[in-house]
Amino acid sequence: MTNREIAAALDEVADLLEFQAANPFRVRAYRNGARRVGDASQSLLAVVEESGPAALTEIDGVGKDLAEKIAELATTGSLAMLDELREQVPPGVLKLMRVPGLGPKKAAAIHKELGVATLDQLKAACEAEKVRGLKGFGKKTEETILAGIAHAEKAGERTRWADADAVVGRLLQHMDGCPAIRRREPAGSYRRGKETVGDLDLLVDVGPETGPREMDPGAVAQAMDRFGDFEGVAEVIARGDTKMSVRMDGGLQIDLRCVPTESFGAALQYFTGSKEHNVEMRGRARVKGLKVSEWGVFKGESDERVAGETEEEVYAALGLPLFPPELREHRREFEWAEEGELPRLIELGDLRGDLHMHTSATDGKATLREMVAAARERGLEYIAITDHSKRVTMASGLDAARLREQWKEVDRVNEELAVEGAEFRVLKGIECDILESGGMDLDDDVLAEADWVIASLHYGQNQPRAKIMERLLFAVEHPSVSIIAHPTGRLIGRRPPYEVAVDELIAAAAEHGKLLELNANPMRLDLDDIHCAAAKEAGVPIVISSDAHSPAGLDVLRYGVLQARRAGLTREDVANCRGGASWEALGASS
DNA sequence: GCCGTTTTCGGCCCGACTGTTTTCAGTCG
Repeated sequence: MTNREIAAALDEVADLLEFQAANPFRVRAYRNGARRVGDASQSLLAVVEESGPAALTEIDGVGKDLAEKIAELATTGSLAMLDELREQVPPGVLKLMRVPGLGPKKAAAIHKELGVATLDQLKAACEAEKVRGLKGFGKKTEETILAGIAHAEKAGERTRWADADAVVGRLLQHMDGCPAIRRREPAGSYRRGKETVGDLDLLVDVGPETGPREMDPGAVAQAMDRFGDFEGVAEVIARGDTKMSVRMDGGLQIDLRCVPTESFGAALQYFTGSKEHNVEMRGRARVKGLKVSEWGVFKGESDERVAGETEEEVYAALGLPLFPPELREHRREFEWAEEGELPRLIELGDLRGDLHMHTSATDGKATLREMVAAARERGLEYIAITDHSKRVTMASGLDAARLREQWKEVDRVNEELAVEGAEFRVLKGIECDILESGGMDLDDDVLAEADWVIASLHYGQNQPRAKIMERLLFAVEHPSVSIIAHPTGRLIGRRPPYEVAVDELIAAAAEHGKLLELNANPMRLDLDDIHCAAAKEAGVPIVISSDAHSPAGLDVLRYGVLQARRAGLTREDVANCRGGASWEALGASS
């Protein structure tokens, strides 16, 4: 089993245990285990085969029991304990817990008392007004459940970061029209730069406290009223003294949190998360005799606040550095902090070139010269023109003759740039397909003439792992190939990765001195953060590329940078942060 | 189920909001 499948199985165990009202800390242990398995960069099956199940206890949060269960899943593809749990809980019942407002207790009660086991039955039971008769339920709860069923059906749907970013931009502009708000900051997984976000959190500072944990009610009301007026708000889900939640027309939930100035940093830290990062924070605070909440850092059980206005002072109170939000996933950040090795993360301005883009010669919308102009406007120092090869017929991919014509044009452009005295260089590139049957789409003599050869796979994506790997490894070993583009082929929320053993690909790239792409298209972000971190570990440079098909397409680089930051990459880890306009200087070897 | 400068048992983060509750349970993040 792959790590992803193992993680899904452990999550299902946690769901089922939760439904059975098991010890919540036991549930948490399985959830934590699932997360750690999902974060692991090397194949756990390989670990078990090489070193045995005991080696898995090296993973934080995995003890003897979980190690054995992970090993069982990895090697046999199933888990006896999970099979037993599934027999005890009717299929479909877990879906009940996905309904907003229905947790394990209420879902279990509905199932036990009314025999409801599907969303359809739940809907019928609510409509027949049977649910309101149960102990602890009422008319209001029944209505909430009914409203929530529609959302449950598309539960798990998340918004891509770039789409969330567009909403955030509009929201901030809207909220800035409210004079009661002194500062505002989006928090949550959006601030951490996750590739998808579940809902949005916005924090607003409504001024100094008027008493312990009290704010000026007038300022809060103004902020909340303004929030409710945001264009696209479909319904107000909740509105309390400090928190208000709305659902947008498209289903996206946004939470507004009002906080006093004294607590703004603590609240920002808290609502940025991740949850696991915060659990670690609070655990560390206890050891120091402190208590951390969204209101601040407090001495013992007292009301004496020792930090809260800024994130820096909150972290400092616990002897920790200000972690960049992208690192707050409880992966390696605390370890790095203790060793004083917190990386200086890459920034957008560190990128000096873009090595993957298309022109109107194939499926791009702009000419070579227009792309050059667009790249120069954005302050880049070099680009590679990398149109598709002939196999990509839909994009009218280039054969050898057309490609050599394009390269002559590149030579002309470079000469003109030199005459102009411009510090800009265009590399002769190609995005060459790796054929379904194996091998490259263009002859070796053509590829040998290129400055920069991207190898990528667009056809035969459903082939079995062995075949996919054979194709990819052939490309990695090919002397003219510089880099593998979008190595897993995934499209976020739409298409799973093809069958790639990414750890093997990384090892091969390391062995042959090749690079791997982080495709910055917000649909792709491929490699992902976990695998970029693994590449770094293996000494394989990453190239962040736009894969632009138009001038505006160059602007996606920032999404790639965000993902790279989540992987802990510095400018040293990213080859196109280096200067020099020849690809040897980028760190590849032929 | 995990874990250990409270060290092999007894803890495990903390608070807001809602609804159905006369004092709190369930859910959420």
